[in-house]
Amino acid sequence: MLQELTESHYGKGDFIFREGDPTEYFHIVKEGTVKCVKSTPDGKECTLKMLMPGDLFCCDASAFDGTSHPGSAQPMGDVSILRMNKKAYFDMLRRNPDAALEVIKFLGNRLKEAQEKTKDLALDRADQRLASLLVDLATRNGITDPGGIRLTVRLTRQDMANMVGITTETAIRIMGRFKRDGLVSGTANRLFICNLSGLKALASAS
Amino acid sequence: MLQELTESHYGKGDFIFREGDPTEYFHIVKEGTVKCVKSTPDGKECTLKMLMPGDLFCCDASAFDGTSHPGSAQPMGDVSILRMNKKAYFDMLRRNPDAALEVIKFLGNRLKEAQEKTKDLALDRADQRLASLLVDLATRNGITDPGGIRLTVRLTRQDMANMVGITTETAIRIMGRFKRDGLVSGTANRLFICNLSGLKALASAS
DNA sequence: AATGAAACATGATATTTATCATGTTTTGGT
DNA sequence: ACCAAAACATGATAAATATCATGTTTCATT
Repeated sequence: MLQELTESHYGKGDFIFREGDPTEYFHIVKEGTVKCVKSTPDGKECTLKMLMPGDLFCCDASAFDGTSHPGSAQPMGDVSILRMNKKAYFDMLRRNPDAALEVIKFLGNRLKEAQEKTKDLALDRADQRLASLLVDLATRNGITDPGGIRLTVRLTRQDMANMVGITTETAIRIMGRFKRDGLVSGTANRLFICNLSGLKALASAS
Repeated sequence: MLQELTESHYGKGDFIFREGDPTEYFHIVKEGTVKCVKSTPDGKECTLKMLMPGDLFCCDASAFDGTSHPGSAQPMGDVSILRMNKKAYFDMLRRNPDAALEVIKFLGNRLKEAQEKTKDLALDRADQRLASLLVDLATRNGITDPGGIRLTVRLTRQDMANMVGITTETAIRIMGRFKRDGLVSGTANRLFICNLSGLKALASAS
């Protein structure tokens, strides 16, 4: 089975696949971080999800019904990804019920996350969504360090803006406020979460 | 297998299950329309999805990992739903790879929809999101009728507001504008889409 | 037909966030 | 160390939407 997997490498600026491309493969992140992006004709972008090592992507419906990718996948820095031909993936799931159950579980979790995000976008303010994002990243990507939790992903204010549905300027202003309030420090290259519980409180403030 | 399914009926004001309840069953809508809702402590609501006959719900991760419902399910009017104990569901999927693949496909589609919604909330204006909702409902729920496409679900301005992340007042104002522009007519009890392509154009306007 | 509740409507105002413009700092590559 | 590009910063203004208040219409029930 495993011989069906091939490995590829990508760097900054590459596309793993583009929105609208036909779905040919099923993917797994091996190393690095991948972002799933949707964009509009006029150049606006929305980042749906950051994928970490071990995450599946493109294991969804488009792999089955022959349609095309609903969004693009881009590396955040250097990444390696594993790929399986969609037919092999399909056969593997048929033969291996446990794997199918794992995929169901994974997709169920992704769906839950997406719904949580929908709720945040619908009901929360910009600063709460940004705080929520930082809490999330600190938990998933942070390494403890003197001076706070350091994020291992390089994340510009623009990246953050795209992830929570605001403009770059608004992200910069809010991050400035967070910095003044001692919640965060640093910029993209070395971003620190200094007060995680403060951010948590903000994220869930009524 | 089918004997594992039990049928229940619900009416206006009932809850099929509430956010936070332990997940015990896997559900299918048999008749009527069900809404999936998330709410905040201070009474705000966000409707994630309207489920129609044939739709599965609660087939997701919470059924597997023993956690609780991430949102509530409420009927829009009278509904009947089919239910299967989660253990039976689990076993059924193990024994029946085709069923598991169907669930993967279904979840993949739900995920795609959720991501589309995320993009809309992040990048589109209120009137575009509302137009988009109406187009969607007309396609899924509409019956052609002299005077336009009539929606078979009773939908108040408040319901619409909760579905696209705006306030009731804003929904009323935008619907008023749509009515003046001849795009829609009527209110909750008899809501007509008079100009589907006009709404489509609005929904995807840059 | 009467009536209370829900739904719809609309105005005035406040708040949030986007937009546009411009300047400074940091970063990566030679 | 230098330089261009990217990232960060900030102000002024505009636009979108929420909030609050109040009134009208429609609906379901008796």
